[in-house]
Amino acid sequence: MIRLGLCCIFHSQPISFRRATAKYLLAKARKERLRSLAEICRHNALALEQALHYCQAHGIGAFRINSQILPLKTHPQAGYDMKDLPGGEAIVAIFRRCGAFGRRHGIRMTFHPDQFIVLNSPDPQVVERSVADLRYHAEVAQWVHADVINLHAGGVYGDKQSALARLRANIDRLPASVRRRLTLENDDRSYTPSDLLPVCRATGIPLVYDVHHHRCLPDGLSVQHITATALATWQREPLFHVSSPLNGWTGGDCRPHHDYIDPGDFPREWRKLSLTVEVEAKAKELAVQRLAAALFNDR
DNA sequence: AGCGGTCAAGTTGAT
DNA sequence: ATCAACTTGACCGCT
Repeated sequence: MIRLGLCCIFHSQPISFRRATAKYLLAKARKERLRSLAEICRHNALALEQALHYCQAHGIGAFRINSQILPLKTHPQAGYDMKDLPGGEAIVAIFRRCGAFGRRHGIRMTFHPDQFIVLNSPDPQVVERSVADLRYHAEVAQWVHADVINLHAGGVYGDKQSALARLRANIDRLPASVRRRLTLENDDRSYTPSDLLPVCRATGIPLVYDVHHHRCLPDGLSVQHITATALATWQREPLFHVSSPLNGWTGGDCRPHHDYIDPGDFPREWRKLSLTVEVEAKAKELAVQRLAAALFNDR
């Protein structure tokens, strides 16, 4: 019933994704730069395939793909199209193979773009760059059949209602490839589930309910209530997040994530539901496996 | 081989 | 004013 998801990277398994910096790449001539990027992109496509095989073999039902899977894809100077990369078509073919594998084995794929992607910024250029990056996410999502591109609401800028209105307006302007995958997640600093649910209802965008963020930044409503309300925003299998606090719940900053999930932090209300829960824990695949054991074997 | 400095981007809040 | 934190270390270049 519950599908646990692994986020982006591995703790112990020797599967890793490569990255690149603009500074390093821009010191090279264009041809050499594209050759270098192609090598990294190809490596990452193959690493994704390995990751999916690992998930399939270990009963992990979802995998979050790092936004840097195609590094610097929309960078103003170093950005590129796949057709510019030597062997670009073959790289795309690997991603499509990942998509077929995920579909065949029921492994859900998601994205959670970086903090720089802000749809409600008062600066139109920030929004424009964000949309460009979301288009890139949607392009990869289409290859791999990822159905979620999950974002936080963004900044408050001193006026939450105006910020939410801008968010809503900009969601309405998104291209369909982004919009049909877009989800909103409550954060641990500014936007609670109660803040976001009206936007979700108005736009038809599902809410990714992060119960850890909700506990760090409460809105007076219960886990049970928000669970039910968030479920209603989904026309497909819902996606929620869970973590445990590194410093515990009493005293100190509750936001940093622990290596593992305390099974007591996993909401009782979720246990009988059909949903995906992404496990945000530093021990990565080890944390997913330990939580799975606690939830499914331990009775 | 190991380690230190650095890395595109936005926003917030602690210092 | 500066800076770490965020979903997350990985990379190059020096010794």
